[in-house]
Amino acid sequence: MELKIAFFGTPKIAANTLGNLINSKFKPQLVVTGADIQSGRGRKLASNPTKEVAQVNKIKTLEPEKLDKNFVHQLKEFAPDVAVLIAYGKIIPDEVLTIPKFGFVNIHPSLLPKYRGPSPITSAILNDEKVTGVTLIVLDSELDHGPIISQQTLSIDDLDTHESLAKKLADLGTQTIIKIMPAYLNQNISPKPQDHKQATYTEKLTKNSGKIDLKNPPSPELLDRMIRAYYPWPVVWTEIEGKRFKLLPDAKIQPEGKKPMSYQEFKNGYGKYKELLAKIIP
RNA sequence: CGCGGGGUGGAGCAGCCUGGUAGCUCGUCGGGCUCAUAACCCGAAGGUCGUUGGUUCAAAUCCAGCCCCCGCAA
Repeated sequence: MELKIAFFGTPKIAANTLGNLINSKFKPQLVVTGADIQSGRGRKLASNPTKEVAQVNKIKTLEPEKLDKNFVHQLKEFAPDVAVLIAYGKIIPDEVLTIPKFGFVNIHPSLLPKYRGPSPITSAILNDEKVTGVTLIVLDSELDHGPIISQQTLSIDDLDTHESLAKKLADLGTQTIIKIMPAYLNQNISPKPQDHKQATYTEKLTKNSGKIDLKNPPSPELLDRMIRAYYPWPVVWTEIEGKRFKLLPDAKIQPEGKKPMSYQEFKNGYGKYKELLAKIIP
């Protein structure tokens, strides 16, 4: 009997995972993802990354705005054995959680119970962690709270950005899930409850998370971590005379309306800002 | 019809408003200084000013169209 898998995810990191799953023996037959959004310059309608991967591979997609009765009905009709969820973006109500026979398996990019919540990767880099990892849990009704199926560690490189680390963790997460799934489905693994006393929580990032006050700049060490942790979003930025300047990894700076350039190139052309930015760019 | 910035020697910029000799910082090449150098000094090469048309005695500069790059917002 074929295993029926539903995949829940939306952004690029989820799309990568979906792509990897498709190439494994755990190819989902149903993808649940966020709706299309108007995006980009000129308001073009773009489908989200996960949806694109699903469509290319001719997998049925659902894009519910709310996980309401109607969605419950649709999911019950599909009758998944198990659901895999990564960065879906919506809270899954209990009514939905109980539909798959083996529940929702969630890939969380931290060593739970540390760094629960929406920004685990960013927080790990900011806190100068040397090691992080992925944790597979079975979703329960509390945030990142369910019992642990499997956990794998990964060391953080001095040059890792959120982008690069997320990619590594996503790959590791997918490998782990592919490896562990058979044992999990055979109930050879009994998920272990987290040590909730050790739990830490991360905040949702906003655009202002990466804003820097030039009068009171962070130390060079912290700045470096911020630049890596907040890349590619919301990035570290500051404002001078109403114009934004982004600080990017690899010693790059991007004035508003311009392409990223090296610090040296910036100094060559933007001499008048050199003084102001002297504290944050070498 | 979402808002906005930009395209000037190889790189990053100024010049445009108020048309009239192509500027700055860096790089490149040659020479010098030096034990030596990414430092310093002297010199040189390199640009149909995104593109098409218009206005003008004269357009990087003013006007119109087109192409390309980017920021915000979502």
